[in-house]
Amino acid sequence: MQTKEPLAIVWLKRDLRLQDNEAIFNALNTGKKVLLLYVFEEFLIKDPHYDIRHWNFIKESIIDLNKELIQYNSKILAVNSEVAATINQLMQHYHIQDLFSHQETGLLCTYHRDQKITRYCHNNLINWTENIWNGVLRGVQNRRGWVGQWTAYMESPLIDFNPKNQLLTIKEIEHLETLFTVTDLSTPIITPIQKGGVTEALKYQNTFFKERYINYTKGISKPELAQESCSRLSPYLAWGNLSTRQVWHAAKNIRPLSKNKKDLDAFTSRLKWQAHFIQKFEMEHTMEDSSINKGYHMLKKSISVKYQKAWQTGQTGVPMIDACMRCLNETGYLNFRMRAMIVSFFTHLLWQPWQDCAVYLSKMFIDFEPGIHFAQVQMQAGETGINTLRIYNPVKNGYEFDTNANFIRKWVPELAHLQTKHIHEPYAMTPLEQNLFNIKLGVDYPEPIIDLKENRKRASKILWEMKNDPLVMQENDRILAKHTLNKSTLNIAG
DNA sequence: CGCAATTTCAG
DNA sequence: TGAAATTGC
Repeated sequence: MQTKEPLAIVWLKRDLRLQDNEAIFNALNTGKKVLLLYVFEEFLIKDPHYDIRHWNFIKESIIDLNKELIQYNSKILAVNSEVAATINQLMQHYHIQDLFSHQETGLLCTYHRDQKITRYCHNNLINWTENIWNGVLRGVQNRRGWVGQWTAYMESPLIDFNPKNQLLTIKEIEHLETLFTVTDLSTPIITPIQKGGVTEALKYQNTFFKERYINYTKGISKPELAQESCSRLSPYLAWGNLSTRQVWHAAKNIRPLSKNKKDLDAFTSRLKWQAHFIQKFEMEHTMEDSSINKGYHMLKKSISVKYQKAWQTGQTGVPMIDACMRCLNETGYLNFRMRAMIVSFFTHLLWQPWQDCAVYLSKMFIDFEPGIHFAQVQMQAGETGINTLRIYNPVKNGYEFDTNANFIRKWVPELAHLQTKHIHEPYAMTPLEQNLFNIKLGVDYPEPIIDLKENRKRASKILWEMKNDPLVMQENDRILAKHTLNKSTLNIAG
């Protein structure tokens, strides 16, 4: 019987790139043949946090990687299966002792999956090496020295992709494909959602650092301008088409000659905040479905299917909210401030549990990043205890950040023909004005489903009172001790 | 990266 | 008197 050839497997999860990929680097370092593997896992595809838009993004990323891999006569093995079963199949043809992937700070379901893989690897004498993901540290108890370590990681050199002749050839992989249900990688050609893939990611990165970043701080809060002046790199960072380190280096490289250092620094400071939040999630994974501050577990809100549906579909009768929701549903993107506003509307003004909006938004955000998502939703919901309560006024935000109502005009076309002030507050129109301007509220566009003023008062009263609750206050101390960055190292603008 | 009511202050 | 700063929710 002939001996099987050794094979090192790179399990690509949310690190869908070849450059600066430590897992690939480590696999190549074994000197063995290397297989790049992506497993479309049924449990994850069915998970309520994910949407077809995410799976399309991943497929686009893989197709793009395959184009890059042609020059090495290789491709990615992409299968519909589960990880242990896949490795079992591969062991029929290869001697497998090495598995490489990044350390995933993910959902509870992927955490449990990884625990199973740990046992599987142990039982099958496989070494599973997980590399650090974008500077997020596993197993730390507090944040002493964290910023320094993170910065050092970002400033360390990028890892080159240099596979020589180690990657399995296309022919070898096509042979393996007969063992599996190979994933159909075809995706819709035209969608308003950002396309996945390193090639796309680099286009966004290049245009951002070439000129778009100049308006970064000016546009960041405005829903229309932000689409252009923000980097739009978030989906590529979330799915690992780019590493944070690559983006950090790109920013650093243009900084000396940049005339807009403030805008550039505002951007890189957000790269740091991104890591900060993911680190928090890594250290407090129960945040996915319960408030980090246990004092808020007693807060019970009654669920209104009607309110939630209206919010999801952009039919609340509050134009700025409806514009945001419809834009998000269609494009998968919304700027940060508007995300905060729709969460505040859902949790404060509709008085619905943050968990419900977290699930819906994770599906809609093409850049859904578990580590950021749950902490942000909880913070905006005002259930951390340590942050000031921020209840957004969607009308005020409309006047302030969509002054000419062009964003609303685009996404709520039934209002587009009205004067700007009527677009912001259609419910303030008299019956006479409605007649005159040819619109009937409740027919052409809904009346507001809630009383903005009254509901704001209710949320404010209850949540401010809860800040004095002994358990909330006790939890504040615990959270601050565990998650706050050391003051001397907080200079995040750096 | 809140909001709105209240107080202060310049002219 | 209205803008700017302060404060309490």
